[in-house]
Order: sequence, then structure tokens, then C-alpha cells
Amino acid sequence: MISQTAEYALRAVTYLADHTAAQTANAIAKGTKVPVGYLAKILQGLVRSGLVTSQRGLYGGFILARPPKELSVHDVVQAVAPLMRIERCPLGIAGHGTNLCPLHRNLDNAMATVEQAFRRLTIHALLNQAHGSHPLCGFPHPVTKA
Amino acid sequence: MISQTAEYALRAVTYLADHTAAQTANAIAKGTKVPVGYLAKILQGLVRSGLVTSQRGLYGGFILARPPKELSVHDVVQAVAPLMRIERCPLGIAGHGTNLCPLHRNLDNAMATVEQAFRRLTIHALLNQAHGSHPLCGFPHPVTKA
DNA sequence: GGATCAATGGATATCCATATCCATTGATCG
DNA sequence: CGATCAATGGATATGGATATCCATTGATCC
Repeated sequence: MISQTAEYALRAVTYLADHTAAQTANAIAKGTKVPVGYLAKILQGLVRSGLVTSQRGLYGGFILARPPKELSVHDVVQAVAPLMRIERCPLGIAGHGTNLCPLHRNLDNAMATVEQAFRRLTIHALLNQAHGSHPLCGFPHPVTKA
Repeated sequence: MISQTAEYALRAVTYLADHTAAQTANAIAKGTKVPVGYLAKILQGLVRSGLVTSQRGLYGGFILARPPKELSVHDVVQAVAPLMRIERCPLGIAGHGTNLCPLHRNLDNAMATVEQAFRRLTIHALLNQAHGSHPLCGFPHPVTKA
């Protein structure tokens, strides 16, 4: 459904949204159970996309570039592993344009539904949904460093 | 969204639904633009799942095991490349049960929506949606052999 | 300046979905 | 029976997503 990379990116962003101070790749990796080396790559991607800001050196790390209310799940997914819509006939007939056959029209409609849901769902909303107030599955609410 | 394998399987099943006589892997491959060797493997999977019946030798080939009205897109997708729902916490905390965190609850809800859509959509419905009456993208309606 | 911390970029490894090829099995025809 | 047709199963390749490692760059502290 969504790639492992997108899943990791969402965990990282959720984690960042839950912290005000900069968080190192190491801290995020521990807090989200994502392999640290791979996470570093994903964070680089998020930085390049402008969703996250990075800072080197002591007390450095990563911070969200926008408030969680203005950051959707769709933004994150598109940044690291875009959900491709079906725009033209996958059977490659020329001149068929946007007029998809029933099969692909229906498949794309399903994708459209998901895309819409992801657009509407902000990271802020995730944090504030009732669940004993921890935003990540089965995780003790991390103590925000003072 | 759905794997290449599932896409191929759906094309093949749609093709079969449009033909009464048995169709060889070769014919299906040509008619759906799927690599024949790979299609053969996928068809084997469909046979094993009981969605399709196979017959060797001259005039052999593949036929749908059920009428297209009783065959959903979901059936086909599940048979070859199951869409995995999120059933428990991907962060692997024991005893967390089915109580997903907001992130994974929302992701799984999106999947549930897609699953529902796929369950409701039959192959028969695909064939009968108005589109100049060819079920596959940009494809001249194949002449059903007499 | 030197020491330490932490992101960056590049090279490399691993795994799985995708894909190809072919010898074997089984069915039909004459 | 032999010849032909076509699915089956197994071995093998390939590419992209996933993942690891490390030298380099840049920032902070003393």
C-alpha cells in the first residue's frame, strides 16, 4: 500500500512533530525503531523536499520546517515515495489520452480516494487523536527534552 | 498501489471474462501486453487459488472457474499479491493488540476503503461499464473465437 | 586552533518483485 | 504408437527498494 520508506518517513515526521527541539537522526531512529542508516537517507530526502530543516554539529539535528497543522500525510508520502496515479493507458496505446478503460479507471479511482484521505489528514491531527496521547504505535510517550 | 503482478492478473482475468473458449497463455499475453513467461507464472497462481481452470494440450488453455459476476477485483488481487492490512503495531510492542496508534489506524483505514471498493467491484461490472465496450485500455475489442 | 558532535554524500551490500528460459508432464489428434 | 500442442515446475537472471558503512563537511565548544 505505502512503501516501507514512506512508513519510516511518517514515523520520523510524527516523532519530530512531537518534539520542539532539534532531534538527531540517532534519536529519531531509536524513538521510531527505524534503521538509523536508512533513516538518515530518508531524512535527507525530507530536507531536500523542504519539509524538514537540518542543522549540523553539537545540538544539531532535524526540525519540521512547517507547523504540523500545515503538514499532511500526503506531503510526506509524496516527498519520499510518491503515490503514482494512473494518468494514461498502461497498455501504451497512442492517442488514447486520459480516457481510461473501466479497469484502470476504477483502479485510479481507488487511488484518488486514498490520495484525498492523505491530503486531508494532517500530522497535527494524528498527534491529537485520542490514544492515551502517544502518537506512535505501542510507544510510551517520549519525554520532550527541556 | 497495486503491484505489477496484480495489474497483470487483473488484465488476464478481464481478458478471460471476455472469452468463452479456453485461451492459451500465449493468446492472453498478446491480448493484454503482458510478458508471456511471467504471465504463465501468474496464471499458475490463479489456478492454484481456484479462480481459473487450466487444460493442457491442443485446444487447452485457461478459463475462469466462476462467472464474472461472482468474481471481484479483490478476489484476484488477494490471489496473487495480497493487500496486507495493518493488524498490529508495526513497531513490534508486545501486548498492544489491535489497538493501533493514530498513524497506523489512519493508514489502515485508507486500506480498508480500497479493500471495500475492490470487494464491491466485480469483473462483470468492469466489462459492462460504458467505454465503447472494450474492457482493456485502448484496446480494440477482441473478436471472440467462435 | 583542536576536539567533539552530527549531517552529508558516495560506495557498496542484500532482498524481493519482476522476468526469462527450458525440460518435463499431460492432453489431443492421426 | 508418434507428433504436436500447451500447461507445469525449476533454475536462473535483473532491477529497484531497502539497508549498511564510512570518509567528508560543517557546526559548536573550550
